[in-house]
Amino acid sequence: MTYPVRDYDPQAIEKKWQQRWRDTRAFEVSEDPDRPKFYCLVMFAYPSGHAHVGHVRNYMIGDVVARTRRMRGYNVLHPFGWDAFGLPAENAAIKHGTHPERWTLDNIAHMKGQLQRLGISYAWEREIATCRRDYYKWNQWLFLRMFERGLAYRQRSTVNWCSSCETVLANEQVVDGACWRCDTAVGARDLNQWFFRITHYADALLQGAEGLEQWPEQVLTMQRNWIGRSHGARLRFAVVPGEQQESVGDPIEVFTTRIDTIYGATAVLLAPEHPLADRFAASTADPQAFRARLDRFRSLDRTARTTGQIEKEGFDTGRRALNPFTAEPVPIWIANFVLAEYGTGAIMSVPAHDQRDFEFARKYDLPVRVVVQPAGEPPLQGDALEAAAAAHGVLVDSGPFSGQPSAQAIPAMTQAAEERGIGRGEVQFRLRDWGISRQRYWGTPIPIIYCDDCGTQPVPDADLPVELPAVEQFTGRGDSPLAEVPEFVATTCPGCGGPARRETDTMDTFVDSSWYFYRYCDPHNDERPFDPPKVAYWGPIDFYSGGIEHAILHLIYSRFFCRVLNDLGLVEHDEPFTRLLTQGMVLRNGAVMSKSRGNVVDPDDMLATFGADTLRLYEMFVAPPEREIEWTDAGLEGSFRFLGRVWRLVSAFCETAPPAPALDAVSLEAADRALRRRTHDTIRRVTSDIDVRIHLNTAVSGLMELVNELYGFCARERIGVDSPAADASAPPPRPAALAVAREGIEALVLMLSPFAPHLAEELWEALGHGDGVVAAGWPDYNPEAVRAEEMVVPVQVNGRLRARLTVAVDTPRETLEKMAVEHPHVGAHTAGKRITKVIVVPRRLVNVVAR
RNA sequence: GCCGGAGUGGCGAAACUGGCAGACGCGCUGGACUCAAAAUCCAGUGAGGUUCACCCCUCGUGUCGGUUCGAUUCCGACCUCCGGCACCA
Repeated sequence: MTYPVRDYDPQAIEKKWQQRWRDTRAFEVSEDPDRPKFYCLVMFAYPSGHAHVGHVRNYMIGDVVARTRRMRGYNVLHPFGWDAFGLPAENAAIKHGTHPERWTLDNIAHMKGQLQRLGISYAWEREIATCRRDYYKWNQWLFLRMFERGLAYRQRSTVNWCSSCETVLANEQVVDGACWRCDTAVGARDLNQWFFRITHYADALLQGAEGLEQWPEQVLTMQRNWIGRSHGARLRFAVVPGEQQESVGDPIEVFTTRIDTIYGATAVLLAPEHPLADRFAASTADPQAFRARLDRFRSLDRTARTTGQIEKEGFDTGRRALNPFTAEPVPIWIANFVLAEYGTGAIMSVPAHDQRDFEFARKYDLPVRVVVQPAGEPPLQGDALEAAAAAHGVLVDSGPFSGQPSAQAIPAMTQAAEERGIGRGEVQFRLRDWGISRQRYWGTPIPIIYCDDCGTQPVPDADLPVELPAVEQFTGRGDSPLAEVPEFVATTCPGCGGPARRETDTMDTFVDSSWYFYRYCDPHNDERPFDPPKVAYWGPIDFYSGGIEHAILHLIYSRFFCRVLNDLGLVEHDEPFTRLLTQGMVLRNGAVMSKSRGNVVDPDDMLATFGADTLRLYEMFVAPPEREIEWTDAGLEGSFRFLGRVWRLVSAFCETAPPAPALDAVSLEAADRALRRRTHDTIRRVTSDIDVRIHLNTAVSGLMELVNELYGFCARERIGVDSPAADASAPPPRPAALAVAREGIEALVLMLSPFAPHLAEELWEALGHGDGVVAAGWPDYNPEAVRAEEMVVPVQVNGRLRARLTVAVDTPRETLEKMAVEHPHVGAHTAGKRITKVIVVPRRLVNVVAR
């Protein structure tokens, strides 16, 4: 069948509408106290070079939400920008000799073009890039505020070190314990580094999580576990003097959450970095051998150690410590799985009741002593155990505490420890302070100056930004690249004016991403990071969407920054993101798309073949946003067909159907009421799918069903589908049918507009509306029109479907029960049985229970 | 290893609060249109059984078990895959 309408030509209409949106600055906004605001944000992009379909998916989710809210009358801020500092730019510089800035800016230009061709409704005039001086200046300014408050401090800590390249390696650059460039085994090196005191906010971040009602529970759970508040006890084990009666003085402090198992402690384990380890070395027969073993542990792959993916190993120091409860001497071991960063860097080893200790003890034949018996089970024997009994139980062989249940013994023993001066109750966090120092070029210089006379000096605000110096050669070798630039390092002390040295480390890029969403509110401010009243208007972010891989680090750092900014009086709220959606990963060949894996799918070919609207619609239709998906473009053509179907339906209606009368001027037949029911029920469903559930796939399928319904209706009523010229003898369509068809078509076009905005604007214009879909507003549904007259109620026998009843919607339960029991199919399945109960759920089902 | 998820037709998925498993789409099959093809429009499509046909029956949501009148949904154990584990972003 041919229609007297032009074909759907996505390239032409997309170009037209993108141009018009630019010309009218359609998505640029300013603060307007008279309208409700909506801050819709997607996580900004690392400019890796090319956008891929995984990016597109996330940006579309945000665009659908933003466009829908705009149609509902909100003042919508929907900005975009670039997370532009980071390692890949430096890697590219080393590999190809391209300067990081050139590489980054080229990538941004290319990706911006790709995103603009997708027709996303961004306020591009607010675009930011974190590598620009006017952004990173404010990183430095915020660092200084934190420094003033003691929230930024310097401390020694360990980094990955490649002895061949003589450089620090990121965890990502360590492959199977070896340097990714030269394959040398990676060691550890201690450096003085800057930290942010996020632990100061540990309890606040934990409590704040309670109020995040619109966050996915799984993210909150991950964050709670990450903060890892645990209530336990810090206990002191006195160190027994060595063979020469030398004393090390300080006792070993351990932290335990299971003080109730202390009578089963058969060793004390120290982290290799524990200060006592070095002191023990001196008093051994062969200090060199001892130190060699320590060094071997210390230089183990850090990632492997912190993730427990190493063989548990240790050695006996030959020294003894006294169990503070029993006064029994127990051996002190060094163990590679004990971490200096957590707790006190030392643990008491209770093999019977801790799995890691158990494995360690079995390997080295340390005694396994059961001191907690699980309730109601046969007594455990230490020698016969096959795994640690980690559960609470009743204490045995525990002196005066024997017979007490764990829950009672823990506070009692903690109190006893305090009374005897051997320990105290303590809260520990797994959360560690945030190390922000990076020995790299492509990041924000840390604004600190070291003076031999005045010590550590902050750079005065007036001297900000500390700009990145020009560096031409990137070798990937040596210390911080900035340390190689004498004119950068050499400076004068702001305190005494004498010669001084600049800090040469740069900041972790997570600093950039911890507050960028505030900068969007006031992106061109050159006096402050942002004007607080502007953030007070736009903030907090109403909807934030990004990959699930950011569930912990980025989101917890941003929450931390929000609280710091709140303490600084710059923001009024204490949580930055009211609603969070964590998008599932887009995989290709079973792995996340990334340039380094070489499995990215670039949208450009698809845009050229099918247009932006098809790709947008497809990515929303293929799965719910939270779901992880394996990319396939098998269904892309189906989405293109659907849009073509919409195009033909609406074009034919516009060009060949007679004008439709107003709905209230006609009387509706049953078929008209049925179509209206579908139209209004679709409005109801799609509205809640988009803005309550954010199940955009079912929103699209709802629109597809409406289109199918409209096709059938228009064919039966001879509206638009058949050219009247082809069959002049056919009677003209009924006015009432025209009216309900127009209502359905207009609702369809408006609801499709967040997904396929170019096509929808074009069709909306063709329908005779001159001022766009936002002016038209989001359609409302009429509850009267939705109400069904009759419905099908399933009938089960013992939970198995046996019959269906077509009844009036308000059929009373007695009638439903009677009809169900009398149904012949039901009778066939209840024959010879006694009906014991009939469950009637009005409007849902009837279940006949027969035994 | 630890923490958090996911698993449903040939494929992507739906089932929103424990109530008809498989909406919608892809693919496939058939029909209409066409000289023919493409495009388009219409119809069918979980597996197996039964039947001329309509009906109807059995099985079926990763595996095994449990709770319930009723389980994709709740509980327990397990398998596989994915994300995070603090210097990839």
